[in-house]
Amino acid sequence: MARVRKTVTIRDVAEDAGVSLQTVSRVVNDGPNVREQVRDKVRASIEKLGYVPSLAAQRMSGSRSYIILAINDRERTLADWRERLGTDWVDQMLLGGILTCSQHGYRMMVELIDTHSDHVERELGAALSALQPDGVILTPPHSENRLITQLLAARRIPFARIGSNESGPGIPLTMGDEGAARLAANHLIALGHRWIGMIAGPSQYSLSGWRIEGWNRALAEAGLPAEGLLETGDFGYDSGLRAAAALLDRNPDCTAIIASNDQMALAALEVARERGLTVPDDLSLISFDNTPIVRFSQPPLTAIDQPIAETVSRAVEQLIARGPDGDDDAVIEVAAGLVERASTAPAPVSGRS
Amino acid sequence: MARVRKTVTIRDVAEDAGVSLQTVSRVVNDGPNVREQVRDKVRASIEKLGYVPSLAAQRMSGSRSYIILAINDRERTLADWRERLGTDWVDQMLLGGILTCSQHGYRMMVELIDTHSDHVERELGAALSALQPDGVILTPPHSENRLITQLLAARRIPFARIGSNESGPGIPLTMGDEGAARLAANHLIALGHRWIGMIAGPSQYSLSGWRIEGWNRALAEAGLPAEGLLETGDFGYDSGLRAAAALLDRNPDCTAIIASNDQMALAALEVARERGLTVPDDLSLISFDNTPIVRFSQPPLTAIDQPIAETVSRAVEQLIARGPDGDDDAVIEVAAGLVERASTAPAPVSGRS
DNA sequence: ACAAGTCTTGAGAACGCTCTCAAGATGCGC
DNA sequence: GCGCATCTTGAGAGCGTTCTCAAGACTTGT
Repeated sequence: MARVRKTVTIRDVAEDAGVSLQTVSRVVNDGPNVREQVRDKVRASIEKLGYVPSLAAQRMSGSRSYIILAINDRERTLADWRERLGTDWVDQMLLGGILTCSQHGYRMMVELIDTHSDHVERELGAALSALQPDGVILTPPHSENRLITQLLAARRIPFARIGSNESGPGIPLTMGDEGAARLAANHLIALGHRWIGMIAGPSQYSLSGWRIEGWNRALAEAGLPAEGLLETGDFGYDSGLRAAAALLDRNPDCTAIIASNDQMALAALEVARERGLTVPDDLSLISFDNTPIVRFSQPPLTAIDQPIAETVSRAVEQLIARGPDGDDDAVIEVAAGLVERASTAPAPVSGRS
Repeated sequence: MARVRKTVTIRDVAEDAGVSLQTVSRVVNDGPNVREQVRDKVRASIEKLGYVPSLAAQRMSGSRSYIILAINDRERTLADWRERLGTDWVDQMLLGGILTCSQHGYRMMVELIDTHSDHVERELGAALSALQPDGVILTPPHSENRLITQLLAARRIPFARIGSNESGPGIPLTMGDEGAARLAANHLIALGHRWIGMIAGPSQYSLSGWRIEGWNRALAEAGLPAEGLLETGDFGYDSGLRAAAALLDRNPDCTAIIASNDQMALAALEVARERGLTVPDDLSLISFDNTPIVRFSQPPLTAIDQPIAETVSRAVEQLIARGPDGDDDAVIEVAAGLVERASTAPAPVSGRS
């Protein structure tokens, strides 16, 4: 285990292997036109000296930075964090991203940007200038922020828009929100429910619309009513309390609720508890996201599982593969699934009212 | 809104402001010896052109990289992730870190390293060579891994060891685990409990030992027995099930349990449920970590709140402030608190057995 | 007013790598 | 065997910064 004092550079390797600096660079980057014999010799020196190229230097000279930048909403993230509600989104993004990046020799960095601020452009611009990432991953609600997408397009930085299916610049990736909502609704319909409520997310997130759409269509196909069964929250717990209460007040017959995220679902669970309704006997509940918290509630919630990590992973792969060019044609869709737990049951035989 | 095609470099600013490149550099880095008038002129140009220095170039020439590297255990992280149990640790680290870093013009990167692998040195070495971070933050169980601390010390990279109070190279930061465990135990003692069990974490984590210590001392001071009331888990849910079952089997009189993390506490809750014990009437429960999941269990768990984000934030500040030198003398201690919820209650009047 | 500082500014090298381009080695067809 | 294309290798410039060091402008003390 040699004492590594000074940084090992490509020059050291070149010297050790008795080749030029350029040849080492070729070997490192799996470039063509290097004799197998030379390649092996260089590889041996690299191994021996423990050489690893400096990211900074690679960025300086080459055209790539080997950095993928993931952008999250600072406001939501912080709010969740302060409430200690779990910013599981970030977690999963990060893990899916980090792992996939490192498989391809890339690194992932996370940037928190506040959509509501008028500094968006400045903040994002600064991050882009400082980091010069090879690709950017946008998460809701940034995914469809014109200021952001235009800035990225103008700078010709490839980017993926998670939770968006609009065409336009950037690769759109959706997690099949409409289909997922449909899945949830159909599950409840199959259990015999006839009044199925929906607590939607804020309209600012276009996935909110898709989820409403899926729910709506499933009901329509089954010939069930949807009127008065829709409430909107802001993804926060308190808004879930209000929405669930309003929903149940207006529709005493409602025996099932789909909530557009876990926190609002937990709020609905609490409202049910307060009103003496047993979940799932009196009220069935399905949530979106399937973050860890819903596994340990009482009862554990049936949930739509959004493969966030996988989606981010796909996004990273697309960004790396495409490079600066590449038309952003196809929408990439990752399928969500339903995880059945104890919060859903057949509709009660008689109405409660 | 000027069309930014080409990257704005320090040279452009220098030209625009009519000064030398070096002067701009001084202004950017708040260096001394620049006339106020010149400084303002340069600042104006920077603003006008939207100049932001390139991290890579700064790293190349300067002595700093403006990068803090946070190292987490890949195995645990992945395992948690696959089980979707929440890797809240990562979340909080990241947020605490990112925010504090950006306040000081730094960036945080996350690296996942597998302690158990014999590639630790290689993996970490590669990350260090590629990134050349100005500081490293080690989280358990890496914090006291000799291979790692020695590697960092040899490379003269300042680092913080979170969850460690050993002296030696690197800044140790503890979250007062012993005191926290004491706090938990005393809370239960005050409620009249006399048989207080402990489900400890694996001995590989030295914080496990401190927590046992705190629990043990609190009991001793109160003249309560500790024998047979200690079980060890591995921080996983299943191990919690086993430990709780063993504890209750061996001590039918046990009316309170402290679990060394949230997952094991939730497991204990489940065991209680299976055995028909009501929490908190028959059994009180306190968990460590206070991740979001314990807020939504039934009943919500009283928990020790470890200020992870704050700790990481402190670590970042220390690392940035100290620079490459600086003796790692003082142990930094961040205090934990007890969040009281519904899983603790006065001890039942009569023994259950 | 003059020497001896202190402040301010700039020139040029250096960081570690990849790019471009040119030179030598090797292979092929006839 | 000769000319031409192809494969392999290397030399040198350049990326955007900060570092070192030296030169000029201003102070200050006497």
